[in-house]
Amino acid sequence: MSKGFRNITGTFDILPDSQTIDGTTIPGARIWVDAECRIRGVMALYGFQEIRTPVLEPTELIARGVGQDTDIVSKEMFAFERGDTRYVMRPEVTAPVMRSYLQHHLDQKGGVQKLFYIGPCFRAERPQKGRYRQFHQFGVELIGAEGALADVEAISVMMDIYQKLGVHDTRLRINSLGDETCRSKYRKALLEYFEPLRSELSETSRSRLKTNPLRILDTKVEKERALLKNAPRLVDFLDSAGRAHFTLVKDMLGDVGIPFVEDPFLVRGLDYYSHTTFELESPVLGAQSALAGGGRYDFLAKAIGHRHQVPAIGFAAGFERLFQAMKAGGQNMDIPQHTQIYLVALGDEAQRWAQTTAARWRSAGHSVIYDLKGRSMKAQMREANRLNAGMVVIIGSDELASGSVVVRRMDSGEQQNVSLASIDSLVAT
RNA sequence: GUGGCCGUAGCUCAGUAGGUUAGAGCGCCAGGUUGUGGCCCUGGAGGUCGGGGGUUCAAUUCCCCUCGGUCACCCCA
Repeated sequence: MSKGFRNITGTFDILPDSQTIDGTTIPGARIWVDAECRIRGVMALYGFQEIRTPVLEPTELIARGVGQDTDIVSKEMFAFERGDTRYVMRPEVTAPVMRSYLQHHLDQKGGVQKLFYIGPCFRAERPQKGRYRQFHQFGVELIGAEGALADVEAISVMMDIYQKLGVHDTRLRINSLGDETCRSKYRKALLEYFEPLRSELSETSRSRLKTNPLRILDTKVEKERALLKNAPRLVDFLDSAGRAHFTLVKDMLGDVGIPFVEDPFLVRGLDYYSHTTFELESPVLGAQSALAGGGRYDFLAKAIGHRHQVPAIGFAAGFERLFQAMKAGGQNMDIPQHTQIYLVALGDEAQRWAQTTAARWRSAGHSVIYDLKGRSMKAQMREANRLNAGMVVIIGSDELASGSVVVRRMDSGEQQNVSLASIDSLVAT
């Protein structure tokens, strides 16, 4: 609009209060903090520990971890070079967390590592509803356990978090991609199936026959979806161990009361997934309906150069979509600012009194605010109201002379005179 | 990367079949209440009508370009 600087396309400022721009609500900082607190609370119930890794990572880590042929790596990375080092703004956090886990030998700490993260990610996509170039994720990486218990543990925290955040209208889809051997068998079968139908496929699907045939499964083209009905199913290619794992996961989800639908066409866009994959979607989100997605990634460690295979499962979830879902669910997206005490000071001497009194009360743990501009009483009262002050203490020349101040309760409007000598004890209660 | 839609006050939006001082609601500030908020009343500030070029006696309005926003495709959180 004006000629001044603006935030970069696809990014947004989080202001103290929520803002609505062209119908899109960007929650204020208080909302973000509140959501983060609740997420941390649920994580703690499960014993997940927070990990914070750098936003900048070696390009090679992401390229090898996420997969060279994925959209993320091939066209969506914010990457640059300095000297002979190549950097990326991380497009996701799973590979970085695995990197950190391996680098710091967290496997030597005994047991499994139950990690969670909260932070920004970057992808150079064209922004649209629910999609930004800098977006914010939270997620879980549960590393070191290969059994179905771990899968269900990861899915459970995820479901619990959405419950606690008041997002109830969701659908959990799950699938199993098996391991590399079943997948390559399946890939072959899929190729054989689609080869004769080549002419029916879209251009992108045809090129995927070469690069990544599995990705044809999540096509949105109607005609292709019809073709998929008779296509071979991945489940039929799982080996007995893979099948048993998947069955166990489904049984256990039933045991803990998490409803889900099995979706044989659920494949995820990142190379590192194997076996269990899942996605939580919300019908209120529009085109970008995925609230969270995840799966098992037992082969990631080797893909990024580790000697051994490291079993792991996790999910990543988007804050922006979470907030959209919360808002669509009728949740209040405004948490008002509030303060305990507002000092209305009139005149220089009263201001000095307010300053020293505020210092004393603040160190006692009360939130105390007073006017910094020497404004009129009316203006100060109005501000006290805006800040939802519980109590206002008024002091001017009269009060200084008489040695007592006026204390007003803002909710009831009750007022009383309190001597300067005893004012501290009143506040202490 | 491709396509549709949209740019008028801080926000949500009217408006002019091209015409002289561009409006409303909310918000903000002030007064009504010379020291008392939230409700009400009154007033005020705030706009190069996104930017540039063109057509015209005259452009916020019509045309072109550009920038920005938004939605969708691809894909993902």
